[in-house]
Order: sequence, then structure tokens, then C-alpha cells
Amino acid sequence: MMHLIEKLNPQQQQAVTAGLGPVLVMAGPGSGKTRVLTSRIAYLIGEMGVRPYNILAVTFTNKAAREMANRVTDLLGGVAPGLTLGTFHATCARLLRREAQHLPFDDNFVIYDQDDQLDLVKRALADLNLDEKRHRPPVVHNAISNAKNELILPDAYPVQSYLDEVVRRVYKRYQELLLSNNALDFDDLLLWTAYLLEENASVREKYARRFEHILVDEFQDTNQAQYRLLRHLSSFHRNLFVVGDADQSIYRWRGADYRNVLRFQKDFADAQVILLEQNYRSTQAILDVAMAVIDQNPQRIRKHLFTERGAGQKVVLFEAYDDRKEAEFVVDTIRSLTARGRMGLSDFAVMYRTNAQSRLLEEAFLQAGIPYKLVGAQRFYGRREIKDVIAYLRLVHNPNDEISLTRVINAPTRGIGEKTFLSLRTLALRLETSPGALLLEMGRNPEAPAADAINSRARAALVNFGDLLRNWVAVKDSLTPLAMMERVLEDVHYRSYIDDGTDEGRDRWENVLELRRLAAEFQQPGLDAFLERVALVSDQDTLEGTTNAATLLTLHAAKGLEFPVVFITGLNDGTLPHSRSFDDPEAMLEECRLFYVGITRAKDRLYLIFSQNRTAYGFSEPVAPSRFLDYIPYDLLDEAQPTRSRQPRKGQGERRLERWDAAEVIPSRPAAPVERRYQPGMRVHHPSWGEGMVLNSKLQDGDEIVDVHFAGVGLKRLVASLARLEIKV
DNA sequence: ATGGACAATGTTTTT
DNA sequence: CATTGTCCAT
Repeated sequence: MMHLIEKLNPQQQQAVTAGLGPVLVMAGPGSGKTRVLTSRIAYLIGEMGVRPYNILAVTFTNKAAREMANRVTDLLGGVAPGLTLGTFHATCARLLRREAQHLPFDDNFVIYDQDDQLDLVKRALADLNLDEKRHRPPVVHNAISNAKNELILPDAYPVQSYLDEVVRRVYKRYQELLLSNNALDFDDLLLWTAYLLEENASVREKYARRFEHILVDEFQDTNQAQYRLLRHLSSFHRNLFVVGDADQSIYRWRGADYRNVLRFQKDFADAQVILLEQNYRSTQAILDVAMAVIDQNPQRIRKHLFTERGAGQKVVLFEAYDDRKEAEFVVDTIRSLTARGRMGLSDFAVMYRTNAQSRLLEEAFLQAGIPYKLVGAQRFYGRREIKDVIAYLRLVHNPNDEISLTRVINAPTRGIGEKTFLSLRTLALRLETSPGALLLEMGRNPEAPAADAINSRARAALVNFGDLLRNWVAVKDSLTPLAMMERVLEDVHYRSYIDDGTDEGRDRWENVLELRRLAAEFQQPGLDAFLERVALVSDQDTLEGTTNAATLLTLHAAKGLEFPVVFITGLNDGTLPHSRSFDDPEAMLEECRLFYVGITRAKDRLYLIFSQNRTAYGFSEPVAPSRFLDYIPYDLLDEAQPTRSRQPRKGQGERRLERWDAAEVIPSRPAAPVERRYQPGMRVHHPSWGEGMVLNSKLQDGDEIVDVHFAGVGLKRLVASLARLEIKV
């Protein structure tokens, strides 16, 4: 144990052996933060005599939780019984099931994923007679989710415009629907936990006393709900140990608020603050580029990253003719680097901003015959057949779950179409029960009261399915998840439904078998554990270790990983930074941090790739290099030549490095204004925000920055050359 | 009730 | 361009 601590650098040691009280560890990339966290847990247990039962450690992903658990086990030379180590969401789900008697739902609640949540928003809109066209479900859902992340309940939802008013009503209805389905969405897991700890002093005290030590990974990614519940949980002992890096905060859009770091310092003014700056991952050449990029981010706590790994190879910059040539360059480079036999395919990662960009890369890899694995994207749990099977099991587990019922009631088709289902729902509403419960009742007793409100043919179909469901529910507690799943699949002839003999059908059945293998891991009867696992596992978590293949993944998915060789593709304005961030300065900073995260994944070699043209809407168009490339001093970069065929270049493209002042070379970027076009008081029109009034404007960096107030939207800061603003007369 | 043809619509990141 | 939804014919 002690020799393990001696291997740590002084800052790491200080963090691991920090005494009681709040601790904030600001950990640069590759600075060994997981090591610090796990060593601290081992230290608390092994040296300080803390019982594992009294320790809580939370992460954001299952993968991180798993890795931490393994490393703690290694450090201690055995498992730590009773240690609570898991994701925020899983930990909250467990707590809520245990304390469900204090809450307005049952302990067998189901957890709705993104798709289910969207379905539910649609239903709420329909219930309120609101038009989906006018109020886009994803937009409304996003507003609801943001409110939940900030712990705002429907009645407290601030209304400043008609749209807010709509959201407030939908939000309210949405929550009612969740409760009547005995379901929670992802946000609810955090919201209800925070609410419970806030409102119920005895529950709060119970857990606050229990958790003598709380450790948090990726603290910069916490949202308000998470921060609040951490505060409640640590209210008794105040031993809150958080590790994070504001420079790697890339989930603002999901409610993450890196200002929690500032809040922490304010709320725990006595906190010890420890900076981890030594990097054990990358060469200095890579770190220098990383720092050049991130230093453009204002108002940050400056960290000086250094390594003892030596200078290493210069970072390579490559300008491709178009996105197809980008992919070609990646494939060629991998081929030549592996040809010497010193590197394996699993050493390579190719990163991009948007999932759509993976397509061309995949094609290039396929054509070159290089194996690759794609992280995320074609979500396993998002596949129709997987969702179907899970919906069946969820329905058995909780017949009130209407979203799942809707999904499977006619898949495979069994003569229950939209109209029949509607009559079932109507009747259920009249009888003040749920459609699922009514269905069960009809299965039990075909002559059920009032059932004759439905015509005989439809009724027969419903009775049939109800009977099936009734039989499943009767055995659900005595069968293992695997047995239950097999029973359902067989009863509904699911295989013949999806496996139509085509290749695609075979694939679908293969996926079901894959799910079956997962179910086989659960030995105990009962569906809770299995369903919770499939609800809270993300596709990122399915990324396996050391197969002999290159990895293709988004920059977001890359966080927390490392690779000897990294390619970052699509370094063009509009892609990275993404065009949807242009008019929001905060979002632009986040794009920059995303780039930084990508850079710092590389251990030995880094390739930065941009192109002159990019395919959008099916047409190839000229694009500007990413403005983030301007942040990097030339002498930190090497310019690569095409590895195989020379590509057509247009005139001056060759010497771009000396003058890639985008505004000159790329015609698509409007010329910089020399004087102000917008004056305070002017009325303007924006394609998405409508009418607004100019409050202020100024010239900056050769562009005009305009502050506009839009009715119902609020104040927006826009870059004149990018925002499609029209001046109204 | 189901499947096909056509049209519109819209492109970020995901626990 | 490619996916998603809508309408229509069976």
C-alpha cells in the first residue's frame, strides 16, 4: 500500500492523502486522475480504516465505474465489500427504488430512454391538442430536460413568452404521464433524488451519515441537480473529494455546468485545491499544441502541462482537397505506419465532430480492407428489434408502461391496429385504469365489464394478447431474465417476424441473440436488475478493448480515452467549430475545448486534417479551415504531403501554411466589414429567432459583433458575417 | 392493416 | 443526400 503512494508524484500524493474536509483536484489531461481517485479509495480503506460501506464514488459512464472498480480491487488485493461505486444515474436509481415509499411512484419503475421520452412528449402534445409542427417535440423535450437539470418543477417554470407557456403545460402533462406509466426519465433519476434529499430530512440524514467520504469523477460535467444532491449527501461529514478539469467541459448542452467548480469553491471555502499538471500520456510536441489551443479560452485557470516523455514528433497538419481525400489520407497513413510492423491497428483512432462524418471514413476503410470499429453511432440499444424485446420485458415487469405497450401491441401484427388500440385507451380512460391493466383484465375475463364497448373482432384480438400478457406476468418473478425472454420470444414467434431470410433479417436476429447473451449474465429471477442495466448502459460502454482494428469515434466519445496515434478530421469552420455554435460565444468556447480534448488523446503522434471542400446537402462546397488552427504557431506543425496520388490543387493551395487567412482564400466567407452596419435601435430579422432589435454593435477582429434582443428569445450576441440578419426598414 | 411511393425536411454532441 | 413522415392503394 505505502509503496503505491510513493510511486505517485508530490501533487498526486497530496491529493491521495489529503485529510478530512472538501478537496478540489484540478487534473489536466493524462495527469493520472483515475489513479488518484482509485488510490485515494484504497488509501481510505487500507490506511485510514474507513469501511467501504461508508464510501461513495460516482462517475458518469459505466465504463469509468468499471475501470475504477477494477483498479481499486487490484490496489487492495481483493474486492471492497459494500463500496458504492457507480454512475450518477445508476446510484440514484438504486436509492430511489429503496426509498420509493416516500415518493409518488412504485419501486418497480421503468427508466425511459431518449426515444421513449420523445414519444411521451408527443403524447403530451397530443393530449393538449398542440400541433407537433408548431412545437417540435425535440425542442420541447430539450426545454423540459434543461428545466429538470436546473431543478425547476413544472409549476415553477418561468413563463416569459407564449412558447414558455406551452412548454410549461407540456412539461406538467409529461410528468403526469411519467407517473401514470410508473416511469422515470434520465433526468428524473437525478431530480427526484435531489428532491427527496431536500424535502425529507430523515432520508437525507440517513445517507449523509452513511457516506463519510464522497468522491466524484469528471466534476466539471455535473449539472445543478447533481451538484445539489452531492451537497446534500455530503452535508454531514463534508468530505467531498472532487476531480475535474474545466478545460475538458464539453457537455454544456446536456446541462453540465462547469461553474459548479466555482460554486464548489464558494460553498466550500475551506477546500484544499490541488493542481495536477504533469502529463504521463503525450509527448511535449502534442502538449504544446494543446496548450496553444486552450490558452485562447479566456477566464480559465491556467495550467502548465509538462511531460518527461520528451519532445516527440511534430504534430502533422494535412490539407486535403475534400472530405473524401481526408479519408484517403487517413487510410494511407495508417497503412504505411503499420507496414513497418511496429504499430498495430488498435493503436489508431480517427476522430470527428459529427457522426455523419464517419460514413466516408468507413467507406475508405472498407475499400482498403482495414478493419475498424465504430463507437456509438448505430446504437445497439436503439435498434428496433432490441427495443421491441426490451419493451416486451418492460411491459411484463410493469404493465402500466404505456410507451412499451404501444411499441409491442402490434409487433408482430396481431390485428390490433391504431383504431383498436385507441378504443382500448379510451375505454381505459373511462374506467380510470391504464390500458395495460385493462388488457390484463380482459385476458383474465373476456366478459370483463364494459368490454363490449369494443367491437367483437377487435375485442377478440385484445383478449388474446391480454391472455398472453397475463400468463407472462404470472411467472415473471419465478423466471430468470433469460427464461422470461425466451418465453416471450417463442410465444409471439418473434424470430419469424424479424428474420425474413434476407441478410438484414439475419442481422436483426443476431442482435436479439446478442441481447440474449447479456440476459444470460443475470442469474436471479426477476427483471429489475436486467432492465436497469439495459436502460442505463450507453453505447459508449460497449467499446471493447484490444481487438485488432482502428477506432472511429466522435470527439465527445473520445473523452477519457487515449491512443498512440490520433487523427482529427474535418477541421473546418462549420464542422469544428460546428455551425450551430457560431452565434453563441459560450458554445464556441466549448467547441474549442472539444478540439483540445481530441488533441490530448494522442500519446505519440497527432494528425490534424482539414479540407478545401466538403460535402453538404449532397453537394461539395468550398469551406474555410477551422479558425482554431489559427491558434497554433506554425513552428509547432509539419505540413504533410499526400501519401499516394497527387491531388488537383488550385493555384496557391500549396503554400497555404504561410497565408491561410481564410477570408482571402476561401470565397464562401464574406469579406470583413470595415464599418458598422448595425446601429442600436435598428429592427432586424433572423431566420430562426424572428424579429429583434439591435441593442449594441461593435467591430472586433475584422468582424461586427451585434447584440440583438429577440422577442421571446432574449438577448443574443451574433457575428454579423455569419448570422443571416436582415435589416428591416 | 400493411406496404409502397412520394414529399418534405433537416442535419451535434448523449448519461 | 438520406432519412423520416405522409398519403394512398391494395
